[in-house]
Amino acid sequence: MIDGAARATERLAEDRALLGRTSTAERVAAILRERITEGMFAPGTRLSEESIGSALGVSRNTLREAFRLLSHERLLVHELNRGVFVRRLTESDVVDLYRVRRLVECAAIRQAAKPSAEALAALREAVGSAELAAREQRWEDVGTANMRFHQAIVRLAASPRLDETMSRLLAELRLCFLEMNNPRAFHEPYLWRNRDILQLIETGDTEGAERLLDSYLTDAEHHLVQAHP
Amino acid sequence: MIDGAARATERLAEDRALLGRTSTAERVAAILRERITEGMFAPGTRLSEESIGSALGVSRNTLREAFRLLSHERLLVHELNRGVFVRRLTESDVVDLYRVRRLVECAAIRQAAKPSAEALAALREAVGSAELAAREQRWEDVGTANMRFHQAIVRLAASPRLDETMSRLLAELRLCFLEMNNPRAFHEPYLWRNRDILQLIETGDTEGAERLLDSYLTDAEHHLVQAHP
DNA sequence: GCATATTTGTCCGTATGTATA
DNA sequence: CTATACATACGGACAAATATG
Repeated sequence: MIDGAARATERLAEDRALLGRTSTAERVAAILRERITEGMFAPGTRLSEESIGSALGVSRNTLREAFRLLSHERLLVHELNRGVFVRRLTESDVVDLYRVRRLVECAAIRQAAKPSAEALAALREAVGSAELAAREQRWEDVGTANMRFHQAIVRLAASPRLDETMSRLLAELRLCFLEMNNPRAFHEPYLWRNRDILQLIETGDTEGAERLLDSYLTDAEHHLVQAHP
Repeated sequence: MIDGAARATERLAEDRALLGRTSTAERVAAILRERITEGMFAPGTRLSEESIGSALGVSRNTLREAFRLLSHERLLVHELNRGVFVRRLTESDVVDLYRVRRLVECAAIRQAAKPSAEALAALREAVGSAELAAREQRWEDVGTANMRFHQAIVRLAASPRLDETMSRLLAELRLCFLEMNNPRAFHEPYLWRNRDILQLIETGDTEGAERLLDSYLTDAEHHLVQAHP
């Protein structure tokens, strides 16, 4: 624990050099977001105002604004007079996240009878790079490409707000993936299903694609709930 | 404008007495949210840190935290080094909001083959109080009850995150309603449609309800876009 | 259960940078 | 171009709550 904290502080000190443009609070938030999603700050960790503020060389007030930003992205939770913590998802969180995914992703596919060329290209790219990463055994990258695929599915609905909703939702889910000890076992079985969904979309069989996606998400949810209590 | 600002400051001074519990920033945000949705701060208005801070008797740091909260609810927009403004919706915002509404609300109805008793009660309550408000010519209240009806539709999906998404979406739409000069003309024609949708849900005809809701939302969107450039 | 140390919540004053009249 | 007004960011202060021994 002490070792981890020391390395964390060291890494943050390097990040400090990158602080150059835009609003300080947002840049700080971007750095912390990166560190959280890559797993440097594990779920449940408390983020001290004092240590992180001095490590990044920003004042407490500025850091608190960054904390607010990330709290509203649900990556951090703020407990009054206790500080901020990296979010730890509960089982009901996972259930809810997949409920939203089923509803939104399936509806996005349903109403995409004639998907745009860019949307199709994004879907193909995501499937392709997921398969490439799998061949090279980069399982974290498989997970990332997988998320891009589902983000692209939502983009079929052509709604900026839905895109943002989906981004935030996937960022939350990533917190859960971080706590998985076997990324291969989780991501690999779903690879071929993405390919199948894409083919159904390309052939215009949106109903079939929706059915397949629905069962995909149901299975993934059970898989995740079971593996991670 | 000066008169309005003066009255606004006066009203905020009264609000100051209410500041007692929980987190100061959140209480300030709650007050401002109320004032915005009731129309005291019109869309486009700039909210000065100095004047509002002193009117409410809170420091600028605290006020800035409240501004962040409301910015992430999309009620305010933050422009770097220029301050925060009450959001003003563009036409493409309205189009996007209704796109999300169609997708989410219709999907929520679709998958609600057996709605819970509470959900049905919420739907009936909203329709009832909308009709009551209409009989008494309280058109703003009609609009509010209308929103409760559609919020209750989303609640059929039984997802906290979806509920929150819908709340934020409706709060945004309220900004648009505020700029309408004839609330009766906008809200009245949709009253009977809500009643019809409710009846179809009660009889288990989710497909019919979904179709009716879809056309409802499409019409409302055109109505709104046309009335408000 | 109590006393102490740590950390957060809130506010202030100020210096700097940015936009606008 | 200058002047003014304002936002940004910092550091310090004290109260209040929490954690620790």
